[in-house]
Amino acid sequence: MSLSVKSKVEVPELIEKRRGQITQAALELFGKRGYHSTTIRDVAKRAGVSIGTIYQYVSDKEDVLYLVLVEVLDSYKRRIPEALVGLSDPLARFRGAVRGYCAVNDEKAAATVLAYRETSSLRKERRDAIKQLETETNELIAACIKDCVEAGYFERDIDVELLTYHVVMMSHAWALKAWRFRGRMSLDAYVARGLRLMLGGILTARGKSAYADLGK
Amino acid sequence: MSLSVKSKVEVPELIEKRRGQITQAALELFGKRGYHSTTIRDVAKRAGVSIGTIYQYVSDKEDVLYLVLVEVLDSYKRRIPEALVGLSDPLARFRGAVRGYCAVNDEKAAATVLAYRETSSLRKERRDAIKQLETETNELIAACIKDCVEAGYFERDIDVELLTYHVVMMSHAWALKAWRFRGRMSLDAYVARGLRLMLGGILTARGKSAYADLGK
Amino acid sequence: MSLSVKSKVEVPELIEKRRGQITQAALELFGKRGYHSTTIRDVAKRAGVSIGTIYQYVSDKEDVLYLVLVEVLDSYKRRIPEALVGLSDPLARFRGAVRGYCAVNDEKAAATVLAYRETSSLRKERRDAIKQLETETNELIAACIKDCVEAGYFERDIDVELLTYHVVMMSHAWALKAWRFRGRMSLDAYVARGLRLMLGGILTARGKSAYADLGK
Amino acid sequence: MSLSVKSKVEVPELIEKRRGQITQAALELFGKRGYHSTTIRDVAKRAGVSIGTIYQYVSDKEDVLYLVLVEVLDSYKRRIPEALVGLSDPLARFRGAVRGYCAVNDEKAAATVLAYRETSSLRKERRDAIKQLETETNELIAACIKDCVEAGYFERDIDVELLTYHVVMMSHAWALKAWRFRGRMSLDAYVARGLRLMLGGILTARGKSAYADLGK
DNA sequence: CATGAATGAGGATTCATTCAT
DNA sequence: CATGAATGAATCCTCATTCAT
Repeated sequence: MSLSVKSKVEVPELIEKRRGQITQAALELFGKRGYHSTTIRDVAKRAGVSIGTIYQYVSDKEDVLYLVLVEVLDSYKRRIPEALVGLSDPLARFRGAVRGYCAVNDEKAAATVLAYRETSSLRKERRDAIKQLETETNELIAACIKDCVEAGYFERDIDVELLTYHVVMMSHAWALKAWRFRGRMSLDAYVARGLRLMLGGILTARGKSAYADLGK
Repeated sequence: MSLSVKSKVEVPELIEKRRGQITQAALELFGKRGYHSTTIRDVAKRAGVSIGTIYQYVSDKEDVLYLVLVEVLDSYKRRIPEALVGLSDPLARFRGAVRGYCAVNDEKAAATVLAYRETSSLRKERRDAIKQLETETNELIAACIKDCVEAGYFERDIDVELLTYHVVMMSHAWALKAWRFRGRMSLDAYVARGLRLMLGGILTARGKSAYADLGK
Repeated sequence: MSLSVKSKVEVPELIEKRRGQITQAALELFGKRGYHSTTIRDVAKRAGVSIGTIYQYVSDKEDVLYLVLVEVLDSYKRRIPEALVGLSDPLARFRGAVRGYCAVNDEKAAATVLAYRETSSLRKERRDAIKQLETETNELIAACIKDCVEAGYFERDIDVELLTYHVVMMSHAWALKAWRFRGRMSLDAYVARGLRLMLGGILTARGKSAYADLGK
Repeated sequence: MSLSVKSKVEVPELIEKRRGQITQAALELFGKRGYHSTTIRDVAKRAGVSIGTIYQYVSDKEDVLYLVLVEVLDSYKRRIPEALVGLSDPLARFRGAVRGYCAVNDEKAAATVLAYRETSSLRKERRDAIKQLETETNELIAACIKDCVEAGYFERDIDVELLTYHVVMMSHAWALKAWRFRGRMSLDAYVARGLRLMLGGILTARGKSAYADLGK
């Protein structure tokens, strides 16, 4: 389909390696200067390859942007399950998911901002593919919320999707509006306070006591 | 200072009129195709003036973007007080402010998105000026929150700025992620549910009863 | 329609003038080095304008080729009527048309060769437009032939179109295969002998005597 | 001399085989898309060899074009003697030669057109070599004409070379201007009428009777 | 003041050719 | 001998900006 990025080179390991270099370089540059202001020449230089090599693995500049955004969104999606390893209590898992998601958005703030700014530079099909990846990530969080409802921690009547969205926006906000918060508080504090605000009207009695038990 | 936009024409009324045309045209085009993909030629054509005329009122393309963003952010700032006219109860005023802000972000969704995407295309000084305008808007909301605290509607220990931010993000989210919500619910419902979620853990007993009294 | 060449400049006189410069320069260069080996930069330099100016009057390099070929074919078409001025005898007119056509093909041999070589570099629609122009030129010659038949100079049963074509090919051959003939004989001799060959089996008795009367 | 195409491989059979593949593929592609629009990559793919392999047997792209054109012109030259096998009467041989030549130009119309269009893309020495091959082919036809003169079929005073050229152009015309004739008449009819036209004023009385005797 | 033709630096992309494996 | 990944010079084209009218 027209989603996939064409390569003139066939060897899979080579494709993976080179695209890794290119994507990494492009991510850094797009994040700093923006997609339009970054030239392919810049990307080539930073990736340590020639311009021609880039075009062996990609058909045009938009392909590079797409690879970058897919990589970013994918890494976000991978991150949440990692943050849940070893956690079994639904509330702990929910908090873990939120913390994990906020953490990636923090670590790769430039990438998060990039996704906001430049997804619209992709053609529709790919824009949709990116949205799909974002949706999948959100669903990991939504699942945690549902588990909390099942476990009797959250009120039955909450709008799962809306809550998911508030949580997601909270995470993105840390990256998007870093200049406001950074300095005023740590990411941990931001998450803690944000959760307290969000959960204030949602936790059941059981939920409240469980939340307190999470200790810090 | 280098913030202000230089004009070669002196007549103030003319400046106002022409810049109005230019800004309006640019807003529409930047919103649709993005800043980088829109040419000065496009703007001139849509504004109904010549390219040369644009450069009589502006010294470069970035100036146009700046004028557009200032106009957008300014209109947002003007909108909140308008939404508060006739309201005296702090809680009603808070809700009015939130509704008003969500409404502008809804009406001018493209402009909101534009502000997110292209503010970074401005040089630092102007980026800061834009942030300042945003901060001023936020403070209108923060003031409402403070009033609710003073009135004993909200708990004393809340983080005003953080709550402000959650409210702001909620408004922006409607524009930024329109594709998710639009269709699922009306803007009114979105605001109502969002507020309920946000206020759930914050309202004092008095606040709760007042909130219920807001009826509608 | 997609045949016409778009211009960003509106003033007709300017378009005419600039396109004249561009076309002239391009004709010379395309004729010498070929279309593909000539760069727009080369054309700009020789035309004495900037690259940007070329693109004000033309959308891409193919447009330039099209303008050149239309100009060439048009000038050929204009040339035949000129060669017939003052001639009334059908046979004299026929010979005049052939001579005239051979003469243009001789004067602008490079252009004739260019038309042969590069018409195929145009997209189909325009290729067809060029063919149409060629057909119109040929019809001027065909008309002369028909008049000779009417006048009883040529046998009634000749294939007008085929004879036209032989005459046309003869003219083109002078330009295409100049290296063979030039030096061996003058253009005049070439035409005279070619006509004698072609007409040998076609002239009626009346035609023969009329042909002899043409003197030289 | 710089005419010959250098090969890095020594084994003659291999050279022949590989160059055959390459030339064949290139002929098809050059004929369809033109020399400049065809890439070495395209040729390699169609020939079923790697790009590297091509450069083992050829030093640059021009070499490929040269090999193609030599092959084409050579095959044309071989074709005429084949068409004359078994024919002894000079007039029959002449007609056979013309028919044979028209037939190859018909079968390999794309190749004929290619020779017209791209010979000029060769450097002078090779252009001359190609012309030489064409001249040799023409001389096969010229020889037939001379024999007809010797046999008293054609008038003594005809310009052999000019007649040769008219015949050659007639053959080429079938390929170059296929769009005009194909559909209107068969190749056979084209040849028959063309010959009649050409020979009309040239045949002696003996020639006329002999021509009639050729039957069809 | 307004106009828009002219400019040319700058950027994306192609493709012949090389050379290490 | 065969391969095809890597290279980067070369080319087309865009567009912000200027300036003569």
